[in-house]
Amino acid sequence: MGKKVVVGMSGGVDSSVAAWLLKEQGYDVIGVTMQIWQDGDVAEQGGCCGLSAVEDARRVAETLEIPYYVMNLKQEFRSRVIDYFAEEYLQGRTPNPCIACNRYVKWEALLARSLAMGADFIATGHYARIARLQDGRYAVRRSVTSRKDQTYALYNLTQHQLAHTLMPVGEYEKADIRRMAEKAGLPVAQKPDSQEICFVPDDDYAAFIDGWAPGRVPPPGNFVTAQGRILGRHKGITHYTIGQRRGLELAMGERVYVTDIRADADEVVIGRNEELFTDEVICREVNCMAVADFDRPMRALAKIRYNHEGEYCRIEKMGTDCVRAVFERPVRAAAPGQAICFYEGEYVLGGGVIQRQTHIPHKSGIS
RNA sequence: AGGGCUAUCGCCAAGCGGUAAGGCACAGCACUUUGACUGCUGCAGUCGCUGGUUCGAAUCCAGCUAGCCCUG
Repeated sequence: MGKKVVVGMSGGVDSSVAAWLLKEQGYDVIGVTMQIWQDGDVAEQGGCCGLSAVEDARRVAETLEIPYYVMNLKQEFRSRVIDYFAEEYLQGRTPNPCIACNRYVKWEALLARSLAMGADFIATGHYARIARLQDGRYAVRRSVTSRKDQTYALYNLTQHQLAHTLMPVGEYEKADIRRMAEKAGLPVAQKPDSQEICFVPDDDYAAFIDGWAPGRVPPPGNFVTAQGRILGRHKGITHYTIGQRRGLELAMGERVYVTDIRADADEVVIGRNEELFTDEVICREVNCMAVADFDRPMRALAKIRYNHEGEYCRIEKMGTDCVRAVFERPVRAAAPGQAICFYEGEYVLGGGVIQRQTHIPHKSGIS
């Protein structure tokens, strides 16, 4: 028997093919679906962590003739993902729950349990590759399908986690994955790609938080200009994020955006698009991946959101787990709470959580 | 209760006799395994009201109503 690997199966095509590929490669494969959220109320096709997932995943496991289990990780998911998500919004920040889910649920809880049951690795259907570098360190490497690359959401994994991870899907093009699913006779070959946050299926974050933290939701407040002029009332800071335009209901005659959120005053600052650019971002909770440390300044490509083409910057260490990124060209709407991921070529150097951005002084703000 | 000005989509605003621009807001869709951004589509059968002139009026005339300004 080969090495034992637990494959996190969401019921989608990617993780299903991941299981198939590993079995083909001779691994002793065990399929597992993480139960992370109340089922039922949430319709099918919930994000990467699907819920109605169980049914599809089980059928795939049967087709592949591999053992299949459902692991209850609701507790972990609730505390490390949902609570975190809600707390961040309550403070006027903009979290990325998928990254927290990866680090703490998939690669902490799931990995621990898998190792406990004798597995050597855990695997997922992410579009990314795991690489062992010259110096022995592990790093996530961009997927062959650059279009679907998911390395950004994986920057926070530890060396230990990476050492026990397999991501077979990252070696292929999306079209190949579908083709293999067909060839293998997997029942989910035609299943559409998922999206959105799995626990907020209707995409209404503010409403979700209202229900999750009743009584603690920030009250309505004022929309103000950077100079302090009141423009109108807003629904409460949890309804906004930096860079947002839609839903402000402010007919200013020109497009205006949220440029800052002052949680302490319940104020949402409004300004022009040009005011959203910054060339310096400070981030904390830095995780080092391809490099052991950021103690010496280095140039890297940085992504400040999942769908960001990336911009070059100079990384300077500011303290423990804290670095500053000085961009060669200003980046737009770097929101506190969002992740910044650094790359050197195809490898992830590391990343962190955006703490604050230093706005570039701009005299053309709305008055 | 003297004089002047203004009344066009939720907001701003073109139009100046020939059969209602545009911007913002809003809605839907697309894009997207985070938030955003972005793109596309839609959005006044009618121009404060009532009459009149004209082949034809939001555009000209009269009256009315409302708001603003100035003078008492």
